Amino acid sequence: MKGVVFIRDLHQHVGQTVTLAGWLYNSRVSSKVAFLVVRDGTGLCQCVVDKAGVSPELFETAARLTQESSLLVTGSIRADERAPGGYELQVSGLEVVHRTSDYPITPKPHGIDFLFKHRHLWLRSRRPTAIMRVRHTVIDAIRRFFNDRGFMLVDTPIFAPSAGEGAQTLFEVDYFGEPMYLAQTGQLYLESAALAYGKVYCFGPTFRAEKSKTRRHLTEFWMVEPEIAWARLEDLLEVAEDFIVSIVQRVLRDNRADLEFLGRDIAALERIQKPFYRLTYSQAAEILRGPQARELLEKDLAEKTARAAELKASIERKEKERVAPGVKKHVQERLAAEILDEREELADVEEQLTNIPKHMELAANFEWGKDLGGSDETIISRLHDRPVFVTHYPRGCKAFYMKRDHEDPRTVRNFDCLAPDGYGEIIGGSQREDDLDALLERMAEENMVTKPYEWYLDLRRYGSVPHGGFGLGIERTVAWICGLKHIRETIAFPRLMGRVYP
RNA sequence: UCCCCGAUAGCUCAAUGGUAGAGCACCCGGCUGUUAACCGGGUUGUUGUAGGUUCGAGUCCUACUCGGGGAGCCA
Repeated sequence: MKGVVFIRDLHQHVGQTVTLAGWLYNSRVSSKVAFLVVRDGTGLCQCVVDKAGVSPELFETAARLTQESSLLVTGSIRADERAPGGYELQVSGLEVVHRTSDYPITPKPHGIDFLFKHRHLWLRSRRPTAIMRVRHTVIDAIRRFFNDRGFMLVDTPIFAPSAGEGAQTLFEVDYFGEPMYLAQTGQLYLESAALAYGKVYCFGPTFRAEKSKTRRHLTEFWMVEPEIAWARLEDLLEVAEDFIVSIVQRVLRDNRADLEFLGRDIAALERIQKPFYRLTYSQAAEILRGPQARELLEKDLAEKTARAAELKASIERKEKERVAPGVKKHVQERLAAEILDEREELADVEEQLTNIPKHMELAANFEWGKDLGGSDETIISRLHDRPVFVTHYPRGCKAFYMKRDHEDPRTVRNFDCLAPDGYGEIIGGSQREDDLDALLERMAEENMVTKPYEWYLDLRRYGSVPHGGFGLGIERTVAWICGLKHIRETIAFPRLMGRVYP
């Protein structure tokens, strides 16, 4: 809109009279002055209406404005330490574009179910805004990384006639009477593109019909997958390392305020530098069975036990304080809010307390040949302060297209990248099997029908070269960088088991 | 598919098997350069659904629905 200034740019307009186009985020009104906190999508600005300085009609309008009413507000900008954001607008004009009534999301606490049922409105709030901004930066950093390094974008199909791997986890759709599946990876197609153009990537939505109800899973998520001709496992690790570092650096540069708002430990992100740790699967298995993992979990158990006791005592104390005679209402309210928070944390801690012994047992009895479980990944990642590559998994627990390792034929030349702080796997990738006979042998072991894959096998018949690639999950990456407990907050409209609205 | 937890006012939550409550939101009034402002007053209910136990069920039992967390699987 012409003549309208964004709140993000207010620092360039100190001393000037400007117009903001936005919505009322919150207000505080008294007899002589009204504070209107206005949001415009780029930030929040406190707009001050002095009764003495404006017409009685304007003051009355301002005083009766409701949450999320849309408005045009005009006034002069000045720096003021008391204003959130550092700048405020002294109102001289106010036009209400639409008066809202009964906006459902109040500045008070809401439950997660309520918030996701109102996700279309919740997006306006500060926390989702901060997260969506980080997501935007992450995606832009990803595209720049590949584009600046000579990768070509190749979009792969979303309708796929056959399963890449594990048919039971795909969404089946009716394609003119034939069964089709929503793609869970673009990789096989991308290998074809890599042998055509060298360095390629695809970036799009991915669908998994896994019936997972956890904080790490969505049924629809976004994945970026580079695929590189002539690349061996070692090359892929270097690309992945540079890739992650560049994403984190960009977010640190562009979204520091968002990270601070989200309460992220920024120093921990600043430690994300090359080189990442490199472990083979066998080394990871040794760590899981060894004293390091046991000590970590024992320490954890002791800390969580102490924390649980501390929380219980604190909740009890606050309950007593809350109902004591003569306590002010707002103090009661604050105590009630704190009690809720502490109860939530206590429930979390207690769940962890029941899980830790199970995780200890799983880790201690870890057998070579099994895939790493979620808790195993968490242990490995928590024992390191930078991302960890785990390479050379047993052949049996990995997909058919992964290249067999010649030095240890029990393993394949794959890697997972585990984010720190227990966030788990954010990248999975591998060098691909480029030898036709080895690939056919592996497919036979899996009892796979080769006919739907003839085109894929052609890539090994006509100018086969070593090649490989990996997939990075956008939502898991954003959750890690933002320090979120749950992946569902990292996408505007999450699709989970049992949640498709809005 | 399996295991654990939950569902009470528009929202967030209380209520030893015995008359369903508080705060917020909303309305009215007061007050203050306010910071999730504060103070006083007012309005708010088929306790998720269907059965059962009981003199009596928000509370106990069974089934179902929906949601949360986890296992498996994965990014």
